Amino acid sequence: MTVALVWFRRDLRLADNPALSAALASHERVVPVYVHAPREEAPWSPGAASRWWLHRSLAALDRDLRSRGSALHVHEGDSLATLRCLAAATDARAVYWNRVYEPAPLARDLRVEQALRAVGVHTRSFNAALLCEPWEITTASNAPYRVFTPYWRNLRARLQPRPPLPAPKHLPTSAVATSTIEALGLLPRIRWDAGLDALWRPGEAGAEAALQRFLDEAIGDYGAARDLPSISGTSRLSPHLHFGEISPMRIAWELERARSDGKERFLRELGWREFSHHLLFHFPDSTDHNLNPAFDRYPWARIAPRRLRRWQQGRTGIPIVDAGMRELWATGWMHNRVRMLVASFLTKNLRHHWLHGARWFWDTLVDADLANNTQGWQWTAGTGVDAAPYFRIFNPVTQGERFDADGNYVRRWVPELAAFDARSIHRPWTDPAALRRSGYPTPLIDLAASRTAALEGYQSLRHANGAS
DNA sequence: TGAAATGTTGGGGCG
DNA sequence: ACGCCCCAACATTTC
Repeated sequence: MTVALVWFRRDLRLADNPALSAALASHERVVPVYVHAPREEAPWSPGAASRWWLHRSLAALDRDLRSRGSALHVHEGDSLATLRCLAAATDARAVYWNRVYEPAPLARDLRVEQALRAVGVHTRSFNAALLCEPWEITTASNAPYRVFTPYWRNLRARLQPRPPLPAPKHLPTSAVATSTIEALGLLPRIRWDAGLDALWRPGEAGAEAALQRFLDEAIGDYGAARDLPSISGTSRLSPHLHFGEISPMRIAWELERARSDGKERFLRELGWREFSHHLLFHFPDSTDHNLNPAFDRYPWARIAPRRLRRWQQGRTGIPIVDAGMRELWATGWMHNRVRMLVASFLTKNLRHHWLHGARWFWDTLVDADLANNTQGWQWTAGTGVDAAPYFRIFNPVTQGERFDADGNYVRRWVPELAAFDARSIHRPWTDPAALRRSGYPTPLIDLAASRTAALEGYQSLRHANGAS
């Protein structure tokens, strides 16, 4: 009787799971395993919001496995040692997993693979997270892409959505000792997660429900509605995608079947996700270093802890920035347009290095994803490849008036400003008496002056040796 | 997936 | 009717 371990990581689903399907196809019994080893992802070990999601998602996976006669075997500690130990205990001859395309896990998996093979345990890994392997798409000169549009043209042309693999109906397993999900200590000790509980449903079933809601209700008007933070015009699939509760191929497959104006636009957003992974794979240092080295000499402002704190807490005095930061704190998520605004404000108006923002997002986002987070911050800061030019500085007042015209988004997350009308809610300081009554702070910084200062910093780079 | 400064145009009020 | 000016609307340039 042959046994295989299926090592779950960022693929917490049963449907369209190639490692699981392959293991079942070749072995009589499979042992589903999750090893909690946050240090192996350092310095980008999962943040607090991610850990909350992970806890719930593991619990959901365990339930789904139990309903099929199996269970998730949960362990904490060194991945290799745990797998080797489990393989010996279950007499498993093979370990199957789906790849994680981040620098630390990639290196770790290579070590695990070599060590397991050295003791006679077969290993096989699969792509379950991306539409295309990060190394598969290259420019004509065989180099990685640095510009999104040609990358996307290439990927879009070769993309052939395929039907998802079915979830196994029954999972013959071998029972071995296991820890509990609770023992991993993923939930916060201070229970700040009530708002997350109310909004999210981690796990494969929750991902399925989110996809169906999006296809039924939102995708038709996606092109325009995706920019309006006060409505549910986006898919909110990002955390489900990050933890692999649903595969991008499954989404592409459904989109191909949908008859809708918004589907190509949404597919393009999946393309940005792919591009982020492509960049992270080819530029693994980009998690901590500017992709454009010219910005290594940018005159960032001296770190101002109190200003950073006010940005984090949503007390900058700029309504749409604060609304976004409070939405993040309360829900573990922020609307994409608002992410760009708060990032522009931090890196350009406050002139703080994008890493300060990336680290805060890393800790507070339930969809914190190393590839997307890195690319998103470098894009907004202007330090990336194919990034927003540094001089493209958002004016949060103009942006608020354009994309939150009625002010409902601000009213929802900054209730102090609820009494302001649509004409002034994005610039409450123009009515000093009402502002004082509201208790809302005056702006942390002058938008026009700080914009000018940021541009002057940029000028100093250009004169030195041309950042473009 | 900008914003602000500057330039251009054309309608309309007015002497 | 005409020239002049104002200014909104739009276009271009610059960062």
